[in-house]
Amino acid sequence: MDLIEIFKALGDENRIRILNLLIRQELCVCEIETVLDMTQSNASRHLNKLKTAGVIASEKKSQWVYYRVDNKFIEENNLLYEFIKNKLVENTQLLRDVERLKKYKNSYYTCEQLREDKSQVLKYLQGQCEKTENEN
Amino acid sequence: MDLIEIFKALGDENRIRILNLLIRQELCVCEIETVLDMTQSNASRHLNKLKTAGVIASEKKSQWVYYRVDNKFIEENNLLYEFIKNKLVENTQLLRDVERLKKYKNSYYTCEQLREDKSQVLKYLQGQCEKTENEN
DNA sequence: TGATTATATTCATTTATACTCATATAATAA
DNA sequence: TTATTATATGAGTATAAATGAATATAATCA
Repeated sequence: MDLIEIFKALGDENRIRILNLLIRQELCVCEIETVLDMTQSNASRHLNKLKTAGVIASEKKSQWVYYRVDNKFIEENNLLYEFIKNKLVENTQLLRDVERLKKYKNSYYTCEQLREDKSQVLKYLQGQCEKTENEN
Repeated sequence: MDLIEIFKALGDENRIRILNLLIRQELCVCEIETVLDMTQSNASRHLNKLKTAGVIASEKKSQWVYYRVDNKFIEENNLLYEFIKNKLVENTQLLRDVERLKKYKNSYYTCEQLREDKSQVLKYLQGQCEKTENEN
């Protein structure tokens, strides 16, 4: 995929936030929207932008569509991939997102539970984050 | 400089085109606008975006402001820099721009001559480019 | 087979950004 | 010292892109 298209796809903060998560693990749309506290339609649209640019790929499993960084992208753009991985840890917003992702992972919440009570999960995820924000 | 700000700065085609030239050599605003056939104010504004993001740096020499890739940027973002250098050669627009740059360099035109008759230089630069376009 | 669900897509709106023209500003040149 | 010049910047406009609410669509589930 073309350099210019890749950079256009990466030129948005929310898309970098999504990529930040997908670099660490495969996630489905409903998980991404929850961890990043983003509307479903917005998440879907951003994911499509990244997919179109060849950065990520998707796979349907049962009712859910999972996204991950495309292996082909990693192979063909290894320098960029390494750069991104190295730099993610220098950004506070991205680090915050990672904390939320870890919290989500540690909770063993599932997509099904997100369906049943997403607001509960959001509250759970925000518990730690709100405290962290007050310390700043 | 922050990852997100860097990607925002690189998320525009014209700014990549400018960077493509500056990676090869230092140039002043009037040269960039001529080689890329861009208005002076637009060139200036894009240059400022790249400078603000810490990608390029400027230096005033006599009446002219010269821009170049910031060495600090190269040091701190070497993977990204290498990635860009490797990928530039895969894009046809960027290759075309490089041909124009080479033609400009080979002509020994100067900033002063650009002042006197920029349209002459533009015609000269377009001579080869128009022929190349017809072959495609 | 009908109900339910996940998510992509449409529509409308908002926000951001790119662009041009004109000019202010800071220099250099004469 | 005045004239000239390079370019950054202001103002206005056009275009692009981001966003949320609603819904269509394609599946899976029961």
